Amino acid sequence: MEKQTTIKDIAIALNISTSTVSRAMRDAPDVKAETKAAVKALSEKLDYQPNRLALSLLNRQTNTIGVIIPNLDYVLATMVKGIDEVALEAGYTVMVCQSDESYGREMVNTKRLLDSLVDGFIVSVSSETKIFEHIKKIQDKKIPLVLFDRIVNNIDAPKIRLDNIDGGIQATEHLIEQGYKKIAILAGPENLNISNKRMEGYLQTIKLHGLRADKGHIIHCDFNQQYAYEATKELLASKNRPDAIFTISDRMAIGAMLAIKEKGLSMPHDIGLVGFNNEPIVSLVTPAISSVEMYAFEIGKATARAYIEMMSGAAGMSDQEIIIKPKLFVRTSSKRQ
Amino acid sequence: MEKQTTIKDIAIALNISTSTVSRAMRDAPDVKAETKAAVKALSEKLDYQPNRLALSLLNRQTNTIGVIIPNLDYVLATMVKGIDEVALEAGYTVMVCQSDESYGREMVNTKRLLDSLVDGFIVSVSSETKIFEHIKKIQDKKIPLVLFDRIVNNIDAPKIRLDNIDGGIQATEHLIEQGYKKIAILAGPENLNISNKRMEGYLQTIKLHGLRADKGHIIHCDFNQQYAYEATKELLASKNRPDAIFTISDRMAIGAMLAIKEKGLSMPHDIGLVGFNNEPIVSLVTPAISSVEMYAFEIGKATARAYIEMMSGAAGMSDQEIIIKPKLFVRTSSKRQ
DNA sequence: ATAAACACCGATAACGTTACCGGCAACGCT
DNA sequence: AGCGTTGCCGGTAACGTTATCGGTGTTTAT
Repeated sequence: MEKQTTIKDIAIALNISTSTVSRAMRDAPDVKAETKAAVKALSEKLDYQPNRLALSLLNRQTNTIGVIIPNLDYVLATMVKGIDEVALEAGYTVMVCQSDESYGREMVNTKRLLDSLVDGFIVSVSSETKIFEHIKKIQDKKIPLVLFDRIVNNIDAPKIRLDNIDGGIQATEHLIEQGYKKIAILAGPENLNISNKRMEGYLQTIKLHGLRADKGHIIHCDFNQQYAYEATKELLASKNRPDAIFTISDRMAIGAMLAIKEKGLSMPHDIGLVGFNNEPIVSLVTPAISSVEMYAFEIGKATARAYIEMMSGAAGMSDQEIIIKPKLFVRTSSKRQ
Repeated sequence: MEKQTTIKDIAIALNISTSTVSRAMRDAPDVKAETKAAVKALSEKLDYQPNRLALSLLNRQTNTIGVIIPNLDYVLATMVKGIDEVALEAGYTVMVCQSDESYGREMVNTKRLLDSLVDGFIVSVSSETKIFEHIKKIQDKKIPLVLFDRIVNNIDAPKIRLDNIDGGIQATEHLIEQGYKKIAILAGPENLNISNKRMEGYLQTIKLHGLRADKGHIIHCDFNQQYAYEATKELLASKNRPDAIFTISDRMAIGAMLAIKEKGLSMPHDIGLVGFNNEPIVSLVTPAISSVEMYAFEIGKATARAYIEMMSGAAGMSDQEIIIKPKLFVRTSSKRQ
């Protein structure tokens, strides 16, 4: 780690002041063309790059966005890609920190970035997070904050999310339309907003069609394939066996699929199955699984755009909520007719 | 973005000097216990956090690692998770930049982070990258650099990678052992080191067993499912049809699988198939696909450890090469006996 | 010829922090 | 009493950059 070339080095070499070098670099009007040329030539030669730390310290802004996410699964990685693309274009640097679904890691990450490293946050909270003090702290310090995907309702910030209720409705409507009558749902942890909303859509639709939701058909389990597999095994063994399952993620759908196959039941004949996220994998398994596309890349891009708009001082952003419409892709696992 | 509490605010409030506050915060020995207590109480109350920019500027180090990767697919995301875990533990902050397999983006990202934002790099080069000036620039500036996974051979830096040749050998040995005689390979882009090494293992093994490698059975295609699908269709239509296919990624194996199914051929009977990476998906498709596990998480952790060791000034690191052994997981797609 | 305008540049302070040096009491020792 | 030691603290400079002010020499206008 050698000493980087500084403006001072150039100044001394050319026997001029640092002020002049600084001005020359920024093409200020009150510098002789000759001087400018000399400065630029030398800075090129010495491979000068302005020190962003010094600049950030001076201007009190870093042009860096802190992105806090619970993990790097397919959906979130896609969203991050969207954020990255827009942010980079607009001259921001992105700092991604994953909390690994742990509240503690989320806290630590947030605190670290609050040390003046970023001038704003884009956050998707972990499924374990039930206390939002660290989020509130961001706001107490009046630091810009945008929430996406896994949002927190009672926090006053721009929010970009999927219309999860509609996703639940589309999935359930489709299953009913295909003639399924006893539809179970595999939901996520109870405090996870996106899960509850998808379930809300499910419940609404069930009621709308005069079906009743068996309490045993509503299962909360961890966001993961293994738990979904076990929960499904129980479901299939119960006396009031469902004839369709809606899972709020594709990982869980895969788990359910394995349990269904193991039991020797066929899809879509005996059991209908619909997942959520529309990950590439669902069209590769047999049978291909119907799933709700959530346009993760678009959500990511919209999030970054909202952030940039907020930074440019747009008023009335704090209660803005951008809601992306999902779309069900029907595949073999649920197509009876 | 309100003004953050600084050491100066505390100094003024307590009517002492900033030096004393600074010392008190760091529990220096030459501060009265009483003063320390007062400083700590007030800093707690005002929620003081030291400004890392100022510190970094002063010490000429940021404690931040720049991680440059080509994308966020399953393997790399897993590696990043490993890096993250070790780095966080050791007090480093990680800055992940994805280049989206583009040489241009890789350049831009590197340059940006070189503006004194990070004090070292962990890099996996994009498949498009054929010129390594930006990597050399990192080294010219004597900035610590560790390469992982997609390494560059003629650069003098610690390298952490899979034993890709061995992966190719294990896959090919297994196919031969299962009685396959005409084994094709779907490789990646021609300048991609990891692909070439896996192919080298394949070629070695073919020769060792006295088989000859038909030139038409060695296909270079883009690292992606669609291309693999099309390449496989051609392979299966050729007059010298292979009886097994080894693909250097699971994405490609999936593409190959689809083409094989479409053609009405059965695995493992008519065609054997082995992939690479051992992504979760390969055990979920039908038939389950044999694949070479590359221990991505371990590679990530080893990479971060090498970085930390390098930063702590260990000598003779520059030619160190850590090589992780892969392991073939045999599944239905290639198990004849 | 004198003032006014202009072109160009340098010095200083500031961003928040710490390392380093030095100073002033109070204390103990001979 | 005089001297060194210790405990505690303040002042200054420095990290790299730019905004601001002010200064000098030259040109233009009257």
